[in-house]
Amino acid sequence: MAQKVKLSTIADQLGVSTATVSLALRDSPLVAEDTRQKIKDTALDMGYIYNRRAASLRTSRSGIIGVVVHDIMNPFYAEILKAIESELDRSGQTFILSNHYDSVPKQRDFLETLLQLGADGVIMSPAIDTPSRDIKLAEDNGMPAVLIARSVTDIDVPTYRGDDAYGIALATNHLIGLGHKSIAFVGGADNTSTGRDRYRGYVEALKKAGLEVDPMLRVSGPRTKQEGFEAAVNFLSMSQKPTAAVCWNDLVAIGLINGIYRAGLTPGKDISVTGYDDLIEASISMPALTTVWNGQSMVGRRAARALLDRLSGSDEVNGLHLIKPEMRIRQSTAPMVPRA
Amino acid sequence: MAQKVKLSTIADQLGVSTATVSLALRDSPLVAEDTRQKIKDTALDMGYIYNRRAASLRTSRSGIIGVVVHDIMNPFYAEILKAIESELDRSGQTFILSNHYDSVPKQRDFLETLLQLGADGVIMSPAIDTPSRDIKLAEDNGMPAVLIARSVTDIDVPTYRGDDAYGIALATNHLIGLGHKSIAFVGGADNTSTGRDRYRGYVEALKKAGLEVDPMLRVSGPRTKQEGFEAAVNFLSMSQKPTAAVCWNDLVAIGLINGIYRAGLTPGKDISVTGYDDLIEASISMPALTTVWNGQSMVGRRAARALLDRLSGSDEVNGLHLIKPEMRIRQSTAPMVPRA
DNA sequence: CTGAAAGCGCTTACAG
DNA sequence: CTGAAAGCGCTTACAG
Repeated sequence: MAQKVKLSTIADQLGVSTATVSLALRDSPLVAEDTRQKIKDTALDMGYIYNRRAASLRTSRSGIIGVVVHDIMNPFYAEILKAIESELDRSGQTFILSNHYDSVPKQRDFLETLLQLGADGVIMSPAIDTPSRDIKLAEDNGMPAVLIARSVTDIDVPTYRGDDAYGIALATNHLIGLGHKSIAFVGGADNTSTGRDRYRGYVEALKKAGLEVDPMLRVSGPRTKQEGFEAAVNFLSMSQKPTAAVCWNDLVAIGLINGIYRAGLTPGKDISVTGYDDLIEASISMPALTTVWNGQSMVGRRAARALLDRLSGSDEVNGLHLIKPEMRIRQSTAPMVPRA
Repeated sequence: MAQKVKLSTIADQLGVSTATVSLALRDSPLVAEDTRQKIKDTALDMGYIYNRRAASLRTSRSGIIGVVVHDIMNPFYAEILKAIESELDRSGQTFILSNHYDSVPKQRDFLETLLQLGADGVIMSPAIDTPSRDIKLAEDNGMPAVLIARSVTDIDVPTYRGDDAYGIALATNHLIGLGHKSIAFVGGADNTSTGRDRYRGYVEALKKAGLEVDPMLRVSGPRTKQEGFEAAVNFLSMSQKPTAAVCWNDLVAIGLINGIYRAGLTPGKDISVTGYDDLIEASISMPALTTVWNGQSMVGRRAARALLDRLSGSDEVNGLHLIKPEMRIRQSTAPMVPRA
């Protein structure tokens, strides 16, 4: 590899100062149009590579934004990430991604790394049981945070997520409207706000309709397609013989549907199943999934925008911003038929 | 936010030099055990945050590794990434992720960003038509590259991917063995090595079995579940009435299967379908997908290891490393039945 | 075992 | 419009 080209290499070559080169490369009007062009051409010719570590050491702005979610392999987060990416790209920020897999220590390590790199800010879907102190650590060291998908209590940072209780009520009411009386709730758990809020929304919708709430109809735990698939056995062997299932999310619903098929029943006919999120694949799964749109791309876009706003000094975005979910009726739900 | 704590803050506090503090924090045996402990305690107390930009400016090692793939939302890449992540985590490297969506300019931008950040190396699944010059740019500036999933000609860097021609022949032979004579090939295109190699492997397997190769049986293009789903119409209306489809990957296969269901036929009975990759969801899709294991996690793990090896000076890993695929027979294939 | 000093490659007042 | 010089926060020879 050739001798490294730096500002001073270019300056020497042209007989100007490094200050002039620095200014010229950033298109400062302080440098004569003519000089500027010559400097840029030379930089290109010499294969100059801007050293952001050096610049950022001086300016204490890194152009880096951290993003941490539970798991990027999960399409729900992937859809949010895609929206964040396109928003940040536009503003020329580099983003660094990490999974925390709901490990608070892993998440803290990542926040620490971001601080060490001088990241300008962080967008996070906080790990289960994230202490507000961890977010404070970031904020106190000049790295503003924006939360997505989950809330953390005791701290006032901008938070973007769907209105879970409202959304799950939409799904539950849809099933009630189809005549179902024994409706199970499959997936999620009480250790996340989404787990709690969605179960609560389901319970309240049943109550409001005058239906009995049976805690035994809850299958707590499943979050993935795999786990939804495995939950089918559990669901199908319930003594209450539920004719429908409100699932905690689309992945669980799709898994559950496949498990029901495997058992010889036909989802969308014998058994009705609703999802939650409206992932891209919900509309092409078999049968097409009745679900609740949860605004992933809107969450991502608005969270990114909010962070950029905070970086430019505005703080009016603080607080909880709920996205209003919408019902998407497709083929996986049908009027109730009693189970044998 | 309080006054920023730096090495000199700690040094002043304890009445030692910054050199001593620097050494102590990195556990150098040059510093007395006693002093070392005192310094570490003080650093923790004062909430010291290590400034990696400053350190890296001095050492020209950043601890950053770039990873660029087509699309992290694609489970195929997600599975590779997960393996890379766990391998890099172990060695304390931070990794920066980016999608190139097969845009060469976007990929080049990212490489440039990595160079600016002083990344130690990059793992990439090159965008379609990546010129070897772009990889040379990285290498020439001291940022070694390792390729995954796809090859680039005219450059000798370590490359890890599956043996596509061999793998697709496994799938094709499996169908031939089940008595199928009219076998379509769905998905992929000639602009990637995987597209070319897999189609070639299919053609050769047919020839070897003495079956006619009909170019009209190829549906070129689809890469995603959505596109596989849409390709079903095309596939089902072929005048040759194929009884089986070799799909370019699992996503296309799963999409195609859903599309075939939608049309009222039963995949795994009326029509046989094979996938490629053996994604996690292949085994829980409906029907369980017969496919070819493509070693995603092995590719990721070995690529990460190879890069770490290159960083520590060893160069014996150069060249193409093919992972040997394996057949996974499940429910989506069955003995041939003629189509009406 | 510890300290004083130079230097990594930028940017930013400050002068002219 | 351009230059000389200081400084961002580390690490690394070099001295002692």
